[in-house]
Amino acid sequence: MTQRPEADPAAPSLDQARRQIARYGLTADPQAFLVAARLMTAGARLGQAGEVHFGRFGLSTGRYRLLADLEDHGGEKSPSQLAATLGVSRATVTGLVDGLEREGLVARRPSTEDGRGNVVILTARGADKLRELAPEHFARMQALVGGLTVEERSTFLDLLARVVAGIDALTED
Amino acid sequence: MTQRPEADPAAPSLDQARRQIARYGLTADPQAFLVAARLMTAGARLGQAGEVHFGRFGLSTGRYRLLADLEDHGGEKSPSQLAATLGVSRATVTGLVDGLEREGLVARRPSTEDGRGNVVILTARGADKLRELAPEHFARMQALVGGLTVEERSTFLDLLARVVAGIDALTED
DNA sequence: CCCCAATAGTTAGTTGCCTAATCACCAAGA
DNA sequence: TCTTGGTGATTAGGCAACTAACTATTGGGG
Repeated sequence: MTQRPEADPAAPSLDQARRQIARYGLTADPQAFLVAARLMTAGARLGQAGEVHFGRFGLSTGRYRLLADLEDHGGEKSPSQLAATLGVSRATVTGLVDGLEREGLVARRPSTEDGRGNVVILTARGADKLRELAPEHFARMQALVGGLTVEERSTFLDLLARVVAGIDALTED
Repeated sequence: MTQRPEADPAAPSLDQARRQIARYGLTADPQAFLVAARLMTAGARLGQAGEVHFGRFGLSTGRYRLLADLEDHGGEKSPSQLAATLGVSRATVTGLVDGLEREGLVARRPSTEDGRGNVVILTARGADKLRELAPEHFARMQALVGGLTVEERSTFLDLLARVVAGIDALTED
């Protein structure tokens, strides 16, 4: 775990941003840089922490999300649908299902409606795994935002949504 | 690019969180779940958008960060130092430097002080690449938070920092 | 003074993600 | 009917990150 350096690793400082802006003679707001950088770092950190958490149960974030989505959909869904709701490519779903199938947490069955299609089904073992995971998982989620009041959480969600809208605007062009 | 599904892919809904909590008979706040999930999604989205952005210049986020850190440090740094400030493992730095060296953007040179050590140096081509990238990069950063007022940005940074503190608390145990 | 633990860097192997190419199958139009 | 384009899933190949194990070298303690 890179043995925890003194301050915050991977979190670019405001100074560094200022230096970069100055070096190229740009007219950018260092604070904007900071918001973007911190958000990216926070997301990465959260993802990493989740990976460790799920790792303790022999899963990964991607595999857990697939399992949870499957259960939320009645325990049966096509790879394409999974890819769409998880926001990943179909190829990635193939890989995730491969792993989960090896562990016996899901199974593949040919679709009865479409000769090309598959259906991924949640096995009993898969459902057990989710049940085993749930209490700790939700407790962690809750602990995460424990430092924020209910109003602050709303504010945070609002601001976050507007930044995400900014990402979308950037992505479209 | 998964062809942009109707709403927000990969962003779990409040309803879904409620269903999961109900299914296991837990006493968790769905809003907390939502904050954590959205933050993770936002971070991933931002990272992805950055990857696309840097890809247009033949780089990746990791390679860009290495290059930028190198320049900020006078254009010369050891792999271990790079790993520490970038917050990644030394093995990852080896891979990043391999790629950048192939492109001629950095070079490796044995350390004069430590027989085990290397020094990664930023080449003229590497510096050019950074110069080429900078205007668009900072413009994008700025556009990202364009929807927020200056006060809102401060608020956002504050709330984000407190959530990150929550992550740290979770990670320690 | 020499040995041995610590450190620098690389390599090997795994995972998750991507795109592009391929194969199978469906469905609609000439 | 036959062909052709679209769609479902997989495979192949690539990148970035990780851990673990290895090589080489350093430097301090017996």
